[in-house]
Amino acid sequence: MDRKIATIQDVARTAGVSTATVSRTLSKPSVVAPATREAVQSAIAETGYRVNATASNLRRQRTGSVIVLVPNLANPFFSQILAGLSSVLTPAQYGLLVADTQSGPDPDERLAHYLTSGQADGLILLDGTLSPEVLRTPGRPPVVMACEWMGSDLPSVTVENARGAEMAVDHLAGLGHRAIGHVTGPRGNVLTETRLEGFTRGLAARGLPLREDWVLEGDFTMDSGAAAARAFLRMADRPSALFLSSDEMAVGFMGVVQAAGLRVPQDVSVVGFDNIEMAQHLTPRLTTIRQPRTRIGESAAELLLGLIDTAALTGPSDVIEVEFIARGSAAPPPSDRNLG
Amino acid sequence: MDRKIATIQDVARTAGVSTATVSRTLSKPSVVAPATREAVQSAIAETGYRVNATASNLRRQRTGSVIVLVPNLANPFFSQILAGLSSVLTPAQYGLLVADTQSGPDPDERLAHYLTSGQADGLILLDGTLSPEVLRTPGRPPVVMACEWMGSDLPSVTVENARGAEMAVDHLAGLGHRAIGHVTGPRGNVLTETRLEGFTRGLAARGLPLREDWVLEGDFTMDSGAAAARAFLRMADRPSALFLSSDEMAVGFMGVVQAAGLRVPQDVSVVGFDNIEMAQHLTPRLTTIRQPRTRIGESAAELLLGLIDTAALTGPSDVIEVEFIARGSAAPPPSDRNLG
DNA sequence: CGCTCCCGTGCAAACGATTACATGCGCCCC
DNA sequence: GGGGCGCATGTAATCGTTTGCACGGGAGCG
Repeated sequence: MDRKIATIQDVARTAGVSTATVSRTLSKPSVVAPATREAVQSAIAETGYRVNATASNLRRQRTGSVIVLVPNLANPFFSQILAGLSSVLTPAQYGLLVADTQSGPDPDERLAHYLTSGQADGLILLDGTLSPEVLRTPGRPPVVMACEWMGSDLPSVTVENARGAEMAVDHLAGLGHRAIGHVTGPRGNVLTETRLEGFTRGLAARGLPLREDWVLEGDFTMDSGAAAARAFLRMADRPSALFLSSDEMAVGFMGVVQAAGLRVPQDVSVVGFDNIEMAQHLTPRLTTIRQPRTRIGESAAELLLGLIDTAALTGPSDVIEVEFIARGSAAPPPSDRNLG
Repeated sequence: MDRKIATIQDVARTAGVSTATVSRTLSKPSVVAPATREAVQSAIAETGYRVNATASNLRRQRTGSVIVLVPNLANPFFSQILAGLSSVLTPAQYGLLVADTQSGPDPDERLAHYLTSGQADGLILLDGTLSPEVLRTPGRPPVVMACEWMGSDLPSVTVENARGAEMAVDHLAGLGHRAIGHVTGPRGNVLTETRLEGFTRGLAARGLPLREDWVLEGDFTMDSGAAAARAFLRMADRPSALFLSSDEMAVGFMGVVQAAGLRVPQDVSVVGFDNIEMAQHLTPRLTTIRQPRTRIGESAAELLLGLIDTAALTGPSDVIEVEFIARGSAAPPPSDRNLG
């Protein structure tokens, strides 16, 4: 029968009321008389009416969706954040539009595009490499950073990165290690810098030396962890423990040193960062710092909804706590073991 | 100055033409005279005009976005598929709206909701557990399955799951294994069944026995792989090699058997499925079947765009090839080694 | 009994773009 | 020179909702 989908007009006609009344029954039921309300409800059921979101959005000058800019969608790091975003935005009736900043040529231009396109009521940035200047766009929608970003006072969700790194050093030092190395993320990345800062602060607090040649640069990937391991194996004077700025790098690192015949943690202790699911399934199980990624997404979504509701561009930020998880990949250093 | 964003009216006024001409310069430049075209272009530049996608969509009776229904966003398995989807949809000017079917109470109802809500020009399903009946909705948008789905003739993108499993068995048999076990995914899942089918076919082709007690049920997770390993360790008569239906399970399996003192591949050979990034960083490196997840996403997006363009609900499907990747986790069985 | 007030509803104008149809002008050809 | 044709542009209806404003009627109060 009804080939076309019903419009609010059809419902109004069926219920014998005006379109205004139908619209009000849907948005502010309290202002319409109970009898009318029921008539409208059954007309809606009869016609199978669904409100046309596009028309509604046009009239209400909104879009009903939020864009999340992800540096690299293929990186599983982000999937849990997406899950957190979705769990908050969906109940709030917002669509989650994901865009990969790497897929085009110029990431900054992509950001500028989304800021001006008016395709979303708000933006969430997961990419810490974008230029802050782009945000000077007049009339832009609210934006929340869901990772740290140098020199920006945007509302953001950050993790206690420095403290996490400090906890890692503290744990290793507590086990008796005095020669502790570090594998960083890519230089310039804020995660890298804050974790490095926490690392050095942790060493200082324990009165341990910071040896430049024991600080290796990685890029958070397993491959770079493997490369760091090869550099480690070439060292004449090796640290007895390493704190790596990501679990992925720790996986890559352990893979190479184990293949070279070293045992973890007997020959070298390893601490990662992130507590990826795999951490507890490695051999040995990986000692690491947990950062609750789902919570990061949830919190970012909540902050953004707050901004949208109040039509504000600035608002509170959130700092997410980290948790140290001791497992089997860190143990007292060989020298202590000989003594014990 | 201009607090409000410019509309097509403003551009028309600035350029001294009608809104129709402005619209045409944007959509069909060839029909407007070069001089007018330039005038409009500079008026656009001057006013900073951006077309309002909502209004355009309303008029054109489309939405400009595609919804992808993901069973569990937190599962990194899907992030690469999303990346593939994004890489095709973004250049085609479609937004990618992601929705988590698990986040609500009733997944089927979520699907029904999106089918009727008219919020997207098309749907991509990554969730093979939804009920086919829901798709009988009249007037629904085109849908593409990006994983197998029992008893559905929907356009879909599938992977040569059975062949992949057969290749695994073939490889192990070629190494000399005659006692080969299997850890499946959850029963009823199509991936599970097709890989199991390939497994049994592979055994049959080599004239090897299928031992029911060597087929363990998992659910694709590392935890279930670990559980399978504990069951394996309890066996009086163990297979010399195992094919696991996911790399995650293989990781969990290897973790437990290694912790129990068994060596991979000397004591037991392991083959996974998927070639997750970590596979090559494990110790030993994991022999597995590669399924190109980015390609799955790209192909699904292309199929869907085809359906949208032709306003069709049915169309071609795509089968993605798998590739066997031999690494270190599978080797000749102990008996052969003794002989060799 | 008459005046207010308020509650529930309808009317109609937006929102910003697209596009079928109308219009006007210049040119070609007979 | 007039009729016709076609090109470039304008006019205005339309997509489906929301919402400010107006209106009618019933109740309450003096």
